[in-house]
Amino acid sequence: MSVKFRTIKGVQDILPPRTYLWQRVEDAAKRIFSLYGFSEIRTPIIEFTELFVRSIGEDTDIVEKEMYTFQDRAGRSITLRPEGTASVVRAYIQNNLYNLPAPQKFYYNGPMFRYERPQKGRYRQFHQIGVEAFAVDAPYVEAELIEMLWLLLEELGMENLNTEVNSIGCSECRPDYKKKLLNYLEGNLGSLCADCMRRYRHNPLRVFDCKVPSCKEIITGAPKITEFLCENCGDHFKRFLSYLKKLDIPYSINPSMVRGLDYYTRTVFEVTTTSLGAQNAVAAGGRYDTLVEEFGGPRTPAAGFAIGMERLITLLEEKPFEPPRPDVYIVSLGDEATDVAYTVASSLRREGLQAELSYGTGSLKSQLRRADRFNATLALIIGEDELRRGTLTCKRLSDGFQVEVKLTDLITDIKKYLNLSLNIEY
RNA sequence: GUGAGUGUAGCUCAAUGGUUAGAGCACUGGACUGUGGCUCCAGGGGUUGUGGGUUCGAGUCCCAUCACUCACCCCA
Repeated sequence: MSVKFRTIKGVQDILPPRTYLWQRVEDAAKRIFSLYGFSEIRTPIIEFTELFVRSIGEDTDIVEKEMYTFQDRAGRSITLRPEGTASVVRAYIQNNLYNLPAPQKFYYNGPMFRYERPQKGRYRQFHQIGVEAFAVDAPYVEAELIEMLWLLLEELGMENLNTEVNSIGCSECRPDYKKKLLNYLEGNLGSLCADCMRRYRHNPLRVFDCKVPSCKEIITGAPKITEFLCENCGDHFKRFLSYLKKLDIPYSINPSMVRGLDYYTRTVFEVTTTSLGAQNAVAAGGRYDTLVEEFGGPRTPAAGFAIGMERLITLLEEKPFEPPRPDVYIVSLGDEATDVAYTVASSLRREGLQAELSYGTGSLKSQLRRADRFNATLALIIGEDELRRGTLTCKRLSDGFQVEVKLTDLITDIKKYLNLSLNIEY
């Protein structure tokens, strides 16, 4: 068979049973975010290119080389969103959502697009579940966000995760620190690797991430941003950490963590794992106190985070997972019996039971084999004998127990045997 | 954008340059006429990613291309 069409590089079909994992994550997120007062917001997948350039930052890799940008028929520059925050902030201002009682809290879920070379945990179309909280200045918000994130990850049974936190200061203290760092690096320019030379000019904070041993050595002596925060930022960070402690959330301070987007201020955080290879961030976020105002809205502090769905799903797939299975599989022999099977399936489904049927194709043996393959709890058999007696043979597949039940008592009997089989499993 | 590795049945993989490209799993059927899982047997399923080249002969060697994987860069 020759396949005529394939997916584009770096995008993928998400198929069952994997989709059940996606649903599990989405359902849990929806439920937990609601507990914290977050409402769903849905924004378009395409926006004017300028929105992302202005929010993410002109000098970032995302804007420089990773955006899916095209001209529409009227010649406007349009971009497939590479992340979620910019659109939410745009919607917040455009729809005057700041007039709602503060704080305003939103969550979103959907595909993002970045033109990158794919690898483990990194795709050109990927999905994020994210949240944004507006109009609260207090560091309690960041702590609460992380608490909510942890609750979700815990509920999903995630283990071996680390939360790393840092403060990258504000427009007041960060430039001062940057100068100090540049001064320090300047004295070691000769020993830096080629990448770090570029970082030195481009994004000096990134030198902290370098894996080259000689660079690492230089970095250990470099000034740390947490030591140069202004009074307000330092105080904010301290309070943030104390809230985390109060909420009993394990964390470690990573003074070298910087985020890739320009809009972050003060608190930044990442939840990482060791089992994802190089792409180890499962979720990440931070505070962005100036973005709303920069976009023409009122002065509004804000904070948020986003979860990388594919990465989370990859972690969940390390554990055994059982997709939903039919309560009953209906086996029928002959056209007349299959007619009955069809109406039986219908009435069972109306009772909220998952019923699968064979439509009478194949021998009894092969139909039962299929019932087994479907992992059904019960097999219901309708043949000539049952047809004549107005009954069904009900067979419990876990232990082979079998009983004939009257069609008129079907619903109550089936429910009984479904419960019974559950009891046996426990 | 850079580097490395891999492309053979639906899946996981065999096949010294030499007959008609095989096996396990999965699927379908049978052994067992109305009873699943275990076992055994049989069957269907392939343009060996694609296009060139070398050769008497290419799944195998060479080149190109595409895809996938991993890493760098960067990020969720």
